[in-house]
Amino acid sequence: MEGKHATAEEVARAAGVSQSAVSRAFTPGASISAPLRARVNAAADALGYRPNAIARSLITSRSRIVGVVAAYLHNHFYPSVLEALSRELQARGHQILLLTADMAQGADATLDTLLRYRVDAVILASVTLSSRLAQACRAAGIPVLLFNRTTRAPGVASVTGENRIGGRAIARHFVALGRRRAAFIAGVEDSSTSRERERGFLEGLAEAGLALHGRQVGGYRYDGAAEATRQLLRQRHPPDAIFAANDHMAIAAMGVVRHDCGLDVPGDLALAGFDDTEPAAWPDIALTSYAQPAGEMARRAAEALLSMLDRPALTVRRQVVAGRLIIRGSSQAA
Amino acid sequence: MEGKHATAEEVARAAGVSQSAVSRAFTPGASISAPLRARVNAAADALGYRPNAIARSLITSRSRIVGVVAAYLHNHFYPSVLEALSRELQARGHQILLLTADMAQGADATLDTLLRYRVDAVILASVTLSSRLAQACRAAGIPVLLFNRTTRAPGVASVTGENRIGGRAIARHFVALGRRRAAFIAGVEDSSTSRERERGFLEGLAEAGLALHGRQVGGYRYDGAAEATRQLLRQRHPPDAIFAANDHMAIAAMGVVRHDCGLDVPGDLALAGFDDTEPAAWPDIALTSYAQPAGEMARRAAEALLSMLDRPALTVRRQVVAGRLIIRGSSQAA
DNA sequence: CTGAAAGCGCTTACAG
DNA sequence: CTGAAAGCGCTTACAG
Repeated sequence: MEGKHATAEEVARAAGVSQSAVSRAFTPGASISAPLRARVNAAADALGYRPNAIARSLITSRSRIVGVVAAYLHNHFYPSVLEALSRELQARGHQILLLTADMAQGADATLDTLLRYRVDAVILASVTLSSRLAQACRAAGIPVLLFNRTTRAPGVASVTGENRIGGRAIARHFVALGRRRAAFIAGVEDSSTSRERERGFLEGLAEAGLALHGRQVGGYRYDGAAEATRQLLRQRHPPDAIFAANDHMAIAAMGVVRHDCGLDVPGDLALAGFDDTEPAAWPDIALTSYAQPAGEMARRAAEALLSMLDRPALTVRRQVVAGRLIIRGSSQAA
Repeated sequence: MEGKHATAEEVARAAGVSQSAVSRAFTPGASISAPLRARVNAAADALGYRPNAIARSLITSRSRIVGVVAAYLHNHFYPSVLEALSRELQARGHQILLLTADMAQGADATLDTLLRYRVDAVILASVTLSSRLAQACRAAGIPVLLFNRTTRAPGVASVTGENRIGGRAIARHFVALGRRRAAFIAGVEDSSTSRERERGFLEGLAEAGLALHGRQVGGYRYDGAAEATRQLLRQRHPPDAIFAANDHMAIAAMGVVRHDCGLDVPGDLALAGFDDTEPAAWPDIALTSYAQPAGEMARRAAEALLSMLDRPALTVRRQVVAGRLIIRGSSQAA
């Protein structure tokens, strides 16, 4: 192991040039002649030189690091998002500092890390804490983007799926199937995402003169959704259709409906989720879902955020990425 | 938005102390009197000061950043790992720089980023590239730990599950169920993890005088495993049990066995995976699996890696974390 | 305990 | 195009 890293100073000595020349050879667009660059490169290769990004960050006050705050990666939508974000940001020369914010590691600690490491921008993909963190980042002058959620607060960009439209599409689908007693399992009460999906769902039911037949809160968790489902099925007239605010909860509901209660899906009860995560497509799950294209959402997020870096005056945008209803066996027998 | 961050110099002026004093107030264990510290803290709070971790890294040559290289987060084992690693590293004052290495973003680019950002240590949790990257990091003097894989190369620590023992346990389980034609779906051929699981599986079968009845390579991918399963079922005498090198592939196999071929699981064919990921426990999947405790593995990894930082001379260890066989409906009817 | 000063490894005006 | 020099925001011997 060679231990210490070579510095620009050492490369300069080896190449017989100034340290500035070394820096220029590694700075895209810097004015340096081809011969000089060649000499620098040769020496750099020989010494295994890599510019120190930390030192570069200090002088440019650009870390080229984006803080990504996630939580609850058990929901399979987020791993896909993370992978896509990583790809899109790397392609644009940025890296991801991954923070997982949970109850223990609260908003304050997360904010502290974000600020100390001088991240260039922040992507918030965590249900909880997001609003507070978004405010705090804005106050510190860091561009923020909410992923899969939004906020009324000004100056905060967001990328979301078609929550309201998707909720409506699922209601219409249930209605078309002849279901009359549709229930909803909400995510977290103060989540804009869950509220919008519910709103659309209610609108879709209302078009057919129907009202919600039951409603429980699953908190976006597997166990929470399972319990919510038990509550719904305990009613005198149990629902004949359930829309859960995301696939993760819908899959929990499916387990309870089929295995705890021995009901037939979709015969006795139709089921739908949101996100179209991979498990939804597994034959044994076959969950009807409104798709959110994680890749496209990530691309838009990376693009929007980095353009905010270049043009701070840019108007902050709330982007909605189109999805579509994917009908599978959980709502309609093949 | 306040725009620029306060510096130690500004805090010092506001508090009427030297800049060194400000630094000491924020350095655990530095010699500073209580009154001085109080004055500094007051001024720091008023200015919203947070020490610049970038500048600190430059002078201490410790970034307190651990590079985590992952790939294919679609396998649900890795999101759990990532969450656990993040928790364990944050608890020890370190952050995660997340790199996703795929074909496009190859080993060279990944190594380059790791080195430029001067990460303190690297955790490799990617099937491909790991060996090359591990070598390169060692050559650069960066502590490396392989997660869920190992290598013959010296100086590389690793944390794995009980691959060989687990493979053997699954073979014995199949044998106890009276299965005589057990097949294996490998991950990637040159993956130590897949090889060890296979080795244990063969040993377990051999104990009962059985040989492998079929073998295909799934490449750890869903589609690859589905295709591997089709091949296995196309044989004259199809297998009556399949062990896939991980849950992700076992679930793909389950879809093919039940839905493409209309066979009964476990009646016609018993199925087992490895990892005990969350979907394995979903009632509609109910996959028998050998558990790998992601949380415990992450704790050990964080601990081992950070102790290597403090004591570079420390002997590098290969740790194996105990798991256990979880029997579910895919192999044994309830 | 406290402060003045050197220095970490770069980028980037400023001259030439 | 090229080099000498200042400076990014810290930590840490070195004196006192």
